[in-house]
Amino acid sequence: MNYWLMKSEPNVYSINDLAQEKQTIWEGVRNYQARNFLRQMQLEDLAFFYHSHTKNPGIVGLMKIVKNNLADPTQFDPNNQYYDPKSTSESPRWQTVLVEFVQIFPEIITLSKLKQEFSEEQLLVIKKGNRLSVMPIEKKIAEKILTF
DNA sequence: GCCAACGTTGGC
DNA sequence: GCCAACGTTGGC
Repeated sequence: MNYWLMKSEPNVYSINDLAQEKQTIWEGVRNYQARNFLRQMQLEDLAFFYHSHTKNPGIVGLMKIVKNNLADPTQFDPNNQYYDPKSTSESPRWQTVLVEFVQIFPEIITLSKLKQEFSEEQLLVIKKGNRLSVMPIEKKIAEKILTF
């Protein structure tokens, strides 16, 4: 079982939206490094939900991968902002996962708290200038975060 | 809202 | 293949 961190801007899609919907397809990732991580995700993997580009960024909850290796449907929709005319249904360029809500943490684990607890090598998300929206988290680090 | 940092694009 | 120009991300 692997652990991941996935970013979303809460004014676009927040942990509360996921708590209501219960499941969502993680659409719109158009960065190859992030996509490669999405491709590696396995059923039952856990992912931390991170709120970015907001007043109080940090980890706000937990979700579970319930379907992996899905073609991102938005790549085929010409009216969608994530439409990719170079992608075909025979060989989709962008894969993603279906995630399921697990929990909202009682308190946000803020970026500044994460910076206090971990080094940049231990936790990529705290590295300045990091723009990756999907990244792996080492098991030991993830288990420590779960105790906060 | 600002702007540093980064990824992508495209001319050469 | 290099790299300047550009667009986007995301902390502050």
